[in-house]
Amino acid sequence: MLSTIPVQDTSIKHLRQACSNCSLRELCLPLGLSVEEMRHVDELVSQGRPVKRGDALYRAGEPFRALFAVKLGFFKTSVVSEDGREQVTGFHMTGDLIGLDAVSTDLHTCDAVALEDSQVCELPFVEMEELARKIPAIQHHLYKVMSREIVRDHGVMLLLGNMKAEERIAAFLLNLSQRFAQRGYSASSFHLRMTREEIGSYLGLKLETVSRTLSKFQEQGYIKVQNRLIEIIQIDALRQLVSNCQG
Amino acid sequence: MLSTIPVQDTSIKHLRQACSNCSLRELCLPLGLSVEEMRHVDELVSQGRPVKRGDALYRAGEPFRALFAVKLGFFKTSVVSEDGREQVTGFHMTGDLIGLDAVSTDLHTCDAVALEDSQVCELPFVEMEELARKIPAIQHHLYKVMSREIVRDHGVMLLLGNMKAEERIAAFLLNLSQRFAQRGYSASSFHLRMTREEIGSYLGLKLETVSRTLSKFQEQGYIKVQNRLIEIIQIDALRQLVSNCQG
DNA sequence: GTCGCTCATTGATCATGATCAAGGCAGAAC
DNA sequence: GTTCTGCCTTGATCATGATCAATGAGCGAC
Repeated sequence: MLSTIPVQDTSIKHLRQACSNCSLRELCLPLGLSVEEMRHVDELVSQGRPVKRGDALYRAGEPFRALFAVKLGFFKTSVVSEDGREQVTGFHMTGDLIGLDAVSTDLHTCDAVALEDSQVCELPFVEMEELARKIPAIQHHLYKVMSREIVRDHGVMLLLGNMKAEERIAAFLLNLSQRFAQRGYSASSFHLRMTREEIGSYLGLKLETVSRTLSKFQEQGYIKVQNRLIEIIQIDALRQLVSNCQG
Repeated sequence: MLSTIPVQDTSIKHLRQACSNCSLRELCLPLGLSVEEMRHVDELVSQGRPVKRGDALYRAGEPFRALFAVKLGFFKTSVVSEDGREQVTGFHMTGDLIGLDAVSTDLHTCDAVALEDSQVCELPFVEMEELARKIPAIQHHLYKVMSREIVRDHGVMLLLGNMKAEERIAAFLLNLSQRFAQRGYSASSFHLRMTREEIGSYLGLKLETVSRTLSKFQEQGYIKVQNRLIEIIQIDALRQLVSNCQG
């Protein structure tokens, strides 16, 4: 349901406003809502709430009330197995929506921890559903966002199931690069917010392997590594590694 | 929105009827719809459509029209990487809903192939969304089903990222066992519908490793294997393997 | 500045699972 | 029945990445 209001400028202005309210890249930008509809969303979405580096936005087992949109900053989400091993399930940056897993049981099933000082918008889910009933575009979009998460997870499964260490690291760097670029940051030079161990957990590797592989890429001139600062020199070399993944 | 109709018996009868129409375990059973509401679902859901063993229900890249509920039979879903390597992303049996990944792009992102002669119900998604707007319970349930898929995928990521071969196989057998039991089949004795290679693809292992591990479990008296027939002898031994997963 | 802590790097060795290879079994086609 | 084919099993060897261990760099607290 695209905007039926003729004054496009106003519509867009409102949309921009709400989205800069909260940087709802994933939730708002592609929606094409009318001014009226946008106002409803505006009302629902809370103003940014700060989360300090190292703090948990939520933890597994806590009751589910709201989805969160990352307004600013960087999060990891992770599940913990019975014996306490952590599996990082994702890294999330500005505009990403997190907490979708909790809808299934009304309990959060993973931890979300800020990897730098961050801000989030809260999206109370019950109210979101109500709004979704009134505004089909929102209903549909929520389905889309959840579906996209499923597709993303399948990609990770492919990575974990089929790729070698080098291919995983290359894919990881390319993915980060692309996401930074989409947000207007440099695609070739960025700061890792996570430790080697967290990267390893996400990619199914030990931290030593992550470190060694990054060093190797540097030796080969693919990238430059300085602690957490990454500079990609030969992006095509990385791309070839990934597309060459022959198991 | 639970049924507000007093005649519970009728309601349940209708529900049973629609669900046996299609074995919509995942979609219908937990809904608590009214007679009226159930009729709407009834009208929407197509009668069973057969899919022969080996045939694809859909393939990656095909346009998305409908979700599918497995009415009878057994499916695998898999994504294929650029170079042609297959990663099985799931095995699906009676009552499971598949195709959720396709909502994100309006294209199917994986293949769904029947591993035995099967039957599915088609759930046209556009109409489902319409119905969801009228019946909040359906809207909510669809969100739940998608969320559950995300949680399931996170579980697989944990398995692929942290577990050793033996732990993966044990977890796989326990999962199958549980799902058969939920459907009224034996939890301790069942027939694998998939090849060793497909199991391996799902679990991130080579077929030889799958075979060896099953043989090893048999030697240890945990299970009995006869080709694709599995009998679980010491379920607790398998459970302990999984919960002991120390990476 | 020093101390103390976390995180990262690098080396040496080891173990797990992949790979290569040969053979066997079961079911379908004839 | 026989043959053919696809799937499975088992053995031998190899390679990747895990593990163990030591050192070093960065950074905040004081």
